[in-house]
Amino acid sequence: MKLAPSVQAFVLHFGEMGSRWGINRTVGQIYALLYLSKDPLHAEEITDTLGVSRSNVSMGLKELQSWRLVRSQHLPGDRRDYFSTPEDVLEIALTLLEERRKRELDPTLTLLRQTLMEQPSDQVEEHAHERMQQMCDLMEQVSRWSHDLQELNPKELQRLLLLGSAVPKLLKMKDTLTSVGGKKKKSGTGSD
Amino acid sequence: MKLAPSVQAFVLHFGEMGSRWGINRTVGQIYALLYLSKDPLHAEEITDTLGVSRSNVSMGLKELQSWRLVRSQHLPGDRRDYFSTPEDVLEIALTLLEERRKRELDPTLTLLRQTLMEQPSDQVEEHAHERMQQMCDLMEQVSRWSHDLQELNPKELQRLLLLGSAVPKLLKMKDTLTSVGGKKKKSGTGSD
DNA sequence: AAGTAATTTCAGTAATTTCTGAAAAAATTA
DNA sequence: TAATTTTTTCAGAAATTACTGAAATTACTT
Repeated sequence: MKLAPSVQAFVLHFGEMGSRWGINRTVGQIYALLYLSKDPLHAEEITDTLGVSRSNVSMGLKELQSWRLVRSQHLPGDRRDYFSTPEDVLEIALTLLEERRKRELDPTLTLLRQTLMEQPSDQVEEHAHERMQQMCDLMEQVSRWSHDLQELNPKELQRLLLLGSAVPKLLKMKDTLTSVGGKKKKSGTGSD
Repeated sequence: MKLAPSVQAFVLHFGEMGSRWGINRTVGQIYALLYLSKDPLHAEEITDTLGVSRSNVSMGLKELQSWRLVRSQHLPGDRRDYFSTPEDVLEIALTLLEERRKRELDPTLTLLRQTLMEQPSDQVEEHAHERMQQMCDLMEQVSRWSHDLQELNPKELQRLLLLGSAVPKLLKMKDTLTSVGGKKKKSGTGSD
């Protein structure tokens, strides 16, 4: 398959960015190609288009499926697997967020929780544990955000995305409204 | 410097996670060591503790400084550079977020914007451009979130982090309050 | 300015990751 | 079941990335 110049450029770019994103060049290129393609592609087509080996494509597709960024399907009257990416970019972003949480955050969170069960045995270790506690708390909050985002429906998510820096304003607004009685800010009502 | 078992485990873990985070093992270990250390360390100390070469530590520190995750300072009466990480984990997280945006998002955003200036020349390219437009829009929103978070003061940021899934509730609350007049939801007032 | 301590650079080597081609396995059809 | 098509596996080759030691540079002291 001959690619239009802009498509070609995008595919190559994704390949190069791959290393920054924790995937290799071929995996990046395969994803880009599938993302831009109107119709699902079979492995042979990807192989020809990218000019890499069939086995490399096979491994790349496997990895992309493990990230849940690519799905396979069958077309009637054709024995081959056809591959495609989800349509909705928001869905894609959520998947990416969750997979990265699993791979980049969870293992560390597990180690930190384990470690923090133990008692520090001297001054140095005590300070280290305090630092680990801080990191653990933060990672848990970030992790929770990630989980919570997965629960939202597309409408809510889209709104939240558009909100951006307006969130603190919203918080101030809430403060103003919920403190009408004149209570000082300190009382701990906040969460539910 | 002999490390306490839990500190040792954390340092090694960071080293292994490094490859998932886009840094190498030594860089990960150096960061972990500095993060847990009560006092700033000089390069020789890091070299001895980690058992890697002095030059490797030098390169690692340089990279961590390019990420703005490590700072150097001088102690009176000592010619050596001393290195440390910022105290505040929230500040660290913001720095990380911004650097990752710069490295992982901005280059692609630049390419997409350039490409989308051009006119697609056929059907296939037209579909591809629609997909690129979707990705571009999403990346711009994410990028804006990242920028906006940088502006918040620590208090606001901490509140936002704790909020999590309560945000949609807050949005619903806002809707209820701002539509008291009885207007239908469609009118575009939202942003300022 | 000369001498010393600390740091950086960089060419070469080591280690790791990516990729390929061939063979095996799995899936489908006859 | 045998033949055919498609996919996966995997050992070794190629490419890339990480690391070291030696030399050069920089920063400081006398």
